[in-house]
Amino acid sequence: MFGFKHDDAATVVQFIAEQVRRDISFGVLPPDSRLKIEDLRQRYGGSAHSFREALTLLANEGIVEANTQRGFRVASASQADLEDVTRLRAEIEGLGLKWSMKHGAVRWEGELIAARHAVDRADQMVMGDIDALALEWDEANREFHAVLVSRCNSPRLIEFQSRLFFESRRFRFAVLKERGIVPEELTMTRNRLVDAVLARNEQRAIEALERLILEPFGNLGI
Amino acid sequence: MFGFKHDDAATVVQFIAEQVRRDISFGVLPPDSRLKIEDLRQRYGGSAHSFREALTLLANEGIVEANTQRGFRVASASQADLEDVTRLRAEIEGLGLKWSMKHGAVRWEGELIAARHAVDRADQMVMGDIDALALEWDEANREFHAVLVSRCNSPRLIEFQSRLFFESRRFRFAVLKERGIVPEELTMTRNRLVDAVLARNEQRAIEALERLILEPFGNLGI
DNA sequence: AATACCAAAATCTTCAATATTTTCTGGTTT
DNA sequence: AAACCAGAAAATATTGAAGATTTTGGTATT
Repeated sequence: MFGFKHDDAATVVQFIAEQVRRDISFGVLPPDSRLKIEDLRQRYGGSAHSFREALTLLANEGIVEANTQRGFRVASASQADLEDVTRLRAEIEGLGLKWSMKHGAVRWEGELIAARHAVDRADQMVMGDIDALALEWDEANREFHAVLVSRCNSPRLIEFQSRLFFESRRFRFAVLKERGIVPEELTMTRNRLVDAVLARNEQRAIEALERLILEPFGNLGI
Repeated sequence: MFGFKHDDAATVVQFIAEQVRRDISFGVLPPDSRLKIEDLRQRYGGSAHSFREALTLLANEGIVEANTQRGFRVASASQADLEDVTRLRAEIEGLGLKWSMKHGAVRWEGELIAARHAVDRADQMVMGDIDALALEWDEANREFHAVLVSRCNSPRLIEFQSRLFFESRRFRFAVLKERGIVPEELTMTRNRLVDAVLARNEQRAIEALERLILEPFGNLGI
C-alpha cells in the first residue's frame, strides 16, 4: 500500500503516527476517545500491525494511552495534565536555555533572531484564519523553542523538550481556538526573552521564557 | 506461546522488552551490536512482530537505536552519552526532589528511610558476588531514587527520571564490574542526603543528591 | 438489585507470503 | 590497486489471515 513518499515519513508506521499525532493535536480525535484499530484502518489505511506499532509509539510520546488487553485511547487532557506538562516544560526548557547560553555563539544568535522573525510574522497572521494557520503558527513556535535549546549540548534534554512541546500542542490549540491567546503579548514577551539572551542576562532570559510558556494558559496561578 | 505469567509482564511484548532491557544493562548485548530479529527470536522466542514492537519500545526508551530500513542496534555508550545521561539525571532528579520536599509528609519520610535501609544492605553485600547481586543491588537503588521523586506531583518528571535511571544502568554496571564503585562512600553520601531531606534543608539535599549520582563516575570533572 | 453465565467483540499473538531496501560479491574499467 | 558498476543474497518492512485470550455486554436466575 501507500505509493510513498507521502510526507517525509520514511516508513508506513511513521507516516501513520504523524497523521494520528496531528489529528490528536487538532482535537479531531478528542481526549479519552477510544482508538479502535479497525476504525482507524478505515480512516487512515495501513495494516493492523503498522497501527499497533504506531500507537505504541504515540503512547511512548504520551499523547496516547495504552491499556493492556484493552486497546488504545487518546490520552486524557485534564487540568492536572496541562499544569504538569506546562510546568515541566518551563523547567526543562529553562535548563536547556541556560546551557545553550553557555555554548551558543554568534551563529546561534543569528538562528534565534531568524526564528523570532518567523514566529512574529505567524503571530500577526494567525488570528485572521485560525483553522488554516494554526499548524503553521505552531510550527514557527516549535522552531523558535527548538533553537533556544539547540546548543545545550544534551541530546536527551532536546528530546524531552520536543516531547513536551508536542504534548502541550493540544492545549495550545484549544486555547487558540477559543481566542484565548493574545499574539501581541506573546510577541512582547518573546522580544524580552531574545533581548535578554543577546545581553547574556541569564536570569532575565529564564524569567521571560517561563512567562512565554505559561502566559497562554493564564500563568496557571503561578 | 509462553504459558505466562513469566514475570509480571502482562504481554509478550513487555516480556521480551524486559529480557532485552536486562541483557543490554548487563552488557550481554554490548553497545552498538546489531539486533537481528531472526537471531533474537531464536534466543528469546516470540514472533517477529512482537520483537519489532518490543524493540521500537526500547528505542523510545533510548537504550536501542532504530535505523529506518536498517534494523535495530544496541545504543552506543560513549563518554558523551554517559555525561549527558548523568548530568541530566542529576538535574531532573534534583528538581523532583525539590518538589517532593514541598509535598512529601511523614509517610514519605518513612518510605525514604525504608528504601535507604534496603539499599544500605545491598551496598554491604554487592561486592561479595557482583555478578549474582548486581541486579538486586541496582533495584534497591532504583527504589530509593524512585521514592525521592515520588511526591513531586509530576507524572512526567517521574517518567523521565525512571527512563534516565534505566539508561544509566549500563554505565553503573560497567563501573561496578571494574570494582570502581566504593559502596561505603555511597552509603555515606546517601545518609547525608536523607539527613538533609529530613531536616528539610533543600540546598544540602540537592547537593548530596548530585554527589550521589555523579560519584560513581568520578564526578565527570564537574 | 445483585450475581452468574454465555455470546459477541476486540485485542493479542503467531505463521506465512510478498515487496522493498540494504549489503555483499565479483568482474570490469580506469 | 582503487573506483565503479551490475546482479545476487540477505535483511527489513508490510500485509493478510487465522487462532488464542481477554474484555465487554446482555440475559437469565436468585
